[in-house]
Amino acid sequence: MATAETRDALVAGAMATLREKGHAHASAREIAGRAGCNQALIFYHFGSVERLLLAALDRVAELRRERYQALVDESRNLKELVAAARTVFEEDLELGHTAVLVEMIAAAQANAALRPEVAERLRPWRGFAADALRGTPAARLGPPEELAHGVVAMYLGLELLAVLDDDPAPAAALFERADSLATLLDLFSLRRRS
Amino acid sequence: MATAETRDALVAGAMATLREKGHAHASAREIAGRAGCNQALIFYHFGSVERLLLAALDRVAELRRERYQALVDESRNLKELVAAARTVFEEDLELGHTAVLVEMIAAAQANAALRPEVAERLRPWRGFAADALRGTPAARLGPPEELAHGVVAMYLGLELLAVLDDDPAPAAALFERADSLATLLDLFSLRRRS
DNA sequence: GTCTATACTTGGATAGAC
DNA sequence: GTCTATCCAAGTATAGAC
Repeated sequence: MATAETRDALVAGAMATLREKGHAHASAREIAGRAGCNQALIFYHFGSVERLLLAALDRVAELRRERYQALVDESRNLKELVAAARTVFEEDLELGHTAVLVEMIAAAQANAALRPEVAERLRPWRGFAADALRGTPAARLGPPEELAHGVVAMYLGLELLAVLDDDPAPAAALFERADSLATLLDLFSLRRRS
Repeated sequence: MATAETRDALVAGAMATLREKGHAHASAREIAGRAGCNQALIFYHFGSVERLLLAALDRVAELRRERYQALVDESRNLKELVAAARTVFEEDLELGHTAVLVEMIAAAQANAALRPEVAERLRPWRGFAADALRGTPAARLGPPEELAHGVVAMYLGLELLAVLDDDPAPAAALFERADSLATLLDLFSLRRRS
């Protein structure tokens, strides 16, 4: 098989493994099994299991960015931005995209070597959130860069709890509250502008 | 040695190991080494490594609850409650108490058997947060139980990011914003009451 | 580029001596 | 109640054939 195809299959296998078995059980044998090839190929193509897992993290970021951008671009006010965030959250939860992210972040907590690698791959998301907040009434609450950190933290925390409790309802309730707040802020913003 | 002492040493060793090496490297041999006893004793006293790790999680909860309660009881308004939350967050980050929590939650993400065990041990914290919010102007934003879920999620998310970036500054900045907001809500609450 | 085979390591768990 | 010794499983990584 061509190099590119094998690499793609291994990355896809790594994503699936992280999602379904977690970082602890993301072994070379397990991943290769899903990719339908031999375990030794991981070391040939990526050098180590960890580097393959980081490649999987890159792939998830690629996959989601386009979708996120489209949803954010459609939003004309804070209320719609909250709705977009909710859609993204629920899609990621269902598709398990964030599970890949969460597993890698969790693994990095206790692995100093992995930490900067994962941190670097997380940075764009904070920038993305900051851009989305810029120019909205939410900027009234503080600098977008600061708020973006909170948005990312909340996103990760809600994901952790939703999986843990196997219950997306509490997160959904919070999105409802955020929606009400956003409506208020939008109105207040209009009044001050007119 | 007496049973109680050995068990305590093992639990302390498990806490230290989770904090410094993470769940992935919390092996029986590693923990027993820190406890200054033999690896086989873990199976004698706790049955399995996992059950010992859950005992460590229980221990952390015990240790922190008293401190949390004292700080919350001292708070007379929302602004002081935010300050208490910040103190707790920074203490836990420095002492590594939350690291134990985060490691277990992260491990539970991909381990269905562990999930309900960890979820059950997390529930009291949500109730605790809800009690703290009850009767404060924050209740204006929504039912305390719903908001408490958000507080716990934010707490976990901020912890994940603070460790990942090895930088507590962004979380500190958010606590400053929360302080301003709390001051506003406190004032608004006074006006409506008088 | 992909496979088989294997060396080496770590870790969970148990048996049995003390 | 604690230890030593050991079995067995799983995993990383490499060598070398094809």
